[in-house]
Amino acid sequence: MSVTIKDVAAQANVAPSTVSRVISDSPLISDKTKRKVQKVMDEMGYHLNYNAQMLATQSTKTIGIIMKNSTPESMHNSFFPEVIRGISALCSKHDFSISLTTGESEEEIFTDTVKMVRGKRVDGMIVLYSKKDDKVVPYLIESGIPFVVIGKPLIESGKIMFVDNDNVQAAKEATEFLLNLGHEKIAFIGEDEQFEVSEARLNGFIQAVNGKNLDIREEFIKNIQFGLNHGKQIVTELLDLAEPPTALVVSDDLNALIVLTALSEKNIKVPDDMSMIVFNNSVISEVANPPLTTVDTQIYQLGYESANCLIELVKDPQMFRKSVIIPTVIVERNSCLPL
Amino acid sequence: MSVTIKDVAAQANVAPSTVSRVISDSPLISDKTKRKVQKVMDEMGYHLNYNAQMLATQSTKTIGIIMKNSTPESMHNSFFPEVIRGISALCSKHDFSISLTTGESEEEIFTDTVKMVRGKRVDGMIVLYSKKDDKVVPYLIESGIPFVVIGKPLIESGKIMFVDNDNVQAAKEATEFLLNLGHEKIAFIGEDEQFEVSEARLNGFIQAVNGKNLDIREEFIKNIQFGLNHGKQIVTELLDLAEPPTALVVSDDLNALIVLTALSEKNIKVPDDMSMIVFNNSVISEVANPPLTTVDTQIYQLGYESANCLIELVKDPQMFRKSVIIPTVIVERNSCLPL
DNA sequence: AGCATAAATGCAACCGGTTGCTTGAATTCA
DNA sequence: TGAATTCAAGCAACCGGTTGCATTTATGCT
Repeated sequence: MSVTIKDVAAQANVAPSTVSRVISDSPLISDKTKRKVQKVMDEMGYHLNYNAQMLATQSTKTIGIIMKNSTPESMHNSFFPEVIRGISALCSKHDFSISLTTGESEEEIFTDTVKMVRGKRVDGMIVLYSKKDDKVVPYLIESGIPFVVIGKPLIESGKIMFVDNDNVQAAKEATEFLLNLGHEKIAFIGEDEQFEVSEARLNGFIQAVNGKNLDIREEFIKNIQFGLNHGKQIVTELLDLAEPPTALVVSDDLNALIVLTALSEKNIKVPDDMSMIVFNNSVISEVANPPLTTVDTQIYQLGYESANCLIELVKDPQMFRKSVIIPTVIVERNSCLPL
Repeated sequence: MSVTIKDVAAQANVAPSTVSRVISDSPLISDKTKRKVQKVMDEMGYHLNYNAQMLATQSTKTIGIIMKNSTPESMHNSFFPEVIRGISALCSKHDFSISLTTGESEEEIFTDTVKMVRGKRVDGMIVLYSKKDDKVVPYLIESGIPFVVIGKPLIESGKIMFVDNDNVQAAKEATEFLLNLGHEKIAFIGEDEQFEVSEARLNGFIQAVNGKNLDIREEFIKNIQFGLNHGKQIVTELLDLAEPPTALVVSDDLNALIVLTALSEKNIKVPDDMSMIVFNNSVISEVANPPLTTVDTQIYQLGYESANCLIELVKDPQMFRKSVIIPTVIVERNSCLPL
């Protein structure tokens, strides 16, 4: 095969252990020897075999990423690429690798997780979601592997490290933004309610509305779960109401696009006839027509911090289970107008 | 640590090699012994250590994915998640893992690649792009590792396995689609021209226009390279022409959204005042306003097939270097009208 | 029954590193 | 100068599997 530590050792007239220590820049080795061995390594084109190192050190310098199920819809929103970008950035710094689950269904993803953990393929895991009736997080707890959740864990949240926005607060602020523009009939369009984030945002919405002593209207609370047509249907339902809303809080930017299209088909102009504030501040909200006022959840930071926490935890498994809240900011564009 | 093959062997009164063979379901082992060992494994909660297996077998069952640089722009288009989905699907079937490059810059990504390859972290690689002055592909060739490129390699394409659309043909068909609607003044809006795909699509566009004996107008050929404002500028330039185009071919769906917004700001209606055909058929084109007629490049299939080819190649490194062309189809929506 | 042959299991080396402990060399100090 | 101490390098076991070959056990055949 390729050149090993032993080949280098033989060539340089030292022991393999010495070569190993040169590689790790151990203080036990004199500079003279280091230079000598380094020279031989260069000449022979030596490169460390990570698998061997992993086996010997029992550490993989790899973090596993657990995705939510990989249906086209769940992948297509911009969350995934952006969070990966953040995680990558930190991993790159610490020379960690990233390994992805490959399963499509929840069941497959669970199996992938078990394989990663029990197969010792990763040092820690990042879970990209928090949802009801999830088997993965309980399994991770039981397994004892370091992990962090992006989103707020629904169980034992005190013992689990997580990185999240304050989604309740963020949704409250978004709603208040509309309220302060004079809107009183505001509808909330969420996404799949089994995810914690949806519920939190809905709660924030409700808090804001209650805060102004306005009634919560059941018919103003909707979830887009099944793509374009479902989105159109929901918009239709809202517009057909005796008192249709004058403003919308939309929890997801891709859904916002759907809503925008549906509104346009009904000849409702944003922001003139309808104000909208959305979440995530992906490029989509920037390039939409009109550009959308949005709550920037700083997805990149979410990824970056989660990797940061995880790597700390991997290095010191006893560490205090902290949680990090990434602040959100409203970035104003052209989708909101005073009533 | 955890339970090893030796622990199981001791408990079951067999040799470690026997346990190993039970795991791989070797025909050398009698059913009786298999059952006995299996039982002990279950009782003890044994799980294979992949690192050890990797080291012993010199195979990682992992494929590395080389991204183009991970700027927000390059990640945000829907190509990345969708191609990953396709790759994942196949990897999942064959029990392969996926490892991602983490670097942000081209330089870092090159380093990541070298680490993966020389560090024996992967059995093969998929390169998600084909571009000019790329160092990665030449390195992969030199290293001898199995790899496949998504896109058409610019060097030694006969010796490299690749999976691609026929982008020339696809762009030609897209343009002809507009020509057949009676449009004669058609502009082409591409993306970063250092990528092979952009050039191919431009060529297809030119072929189609030439095919109708129409002149190629230099001023009808544009590239959006720097996001929203650049996109708006380009649209302005096109509209300010003495003879502005009546139809557009836009090479990327996110850019299409930008164009759509820019047109709308100029009060140009799609499709009434301007027809548009775009590429990629991501959700974006589906939910845009209006829904966009698009060339479906079947990104998922691109990913799926590339993984398929790669795994074949890993299993038989001598195999013929085939290349796979994924057919494209035009899916008609509401962004084109006869002149 | 006796021997050839086939089937099942064990032995031990190997994959390519790491690391605690020991030994040998160099330096310090009295 | 010799003993004590420090510094550098080597030895060998280990990480947890795999696999070619040797050995034992079971089966077939005359």
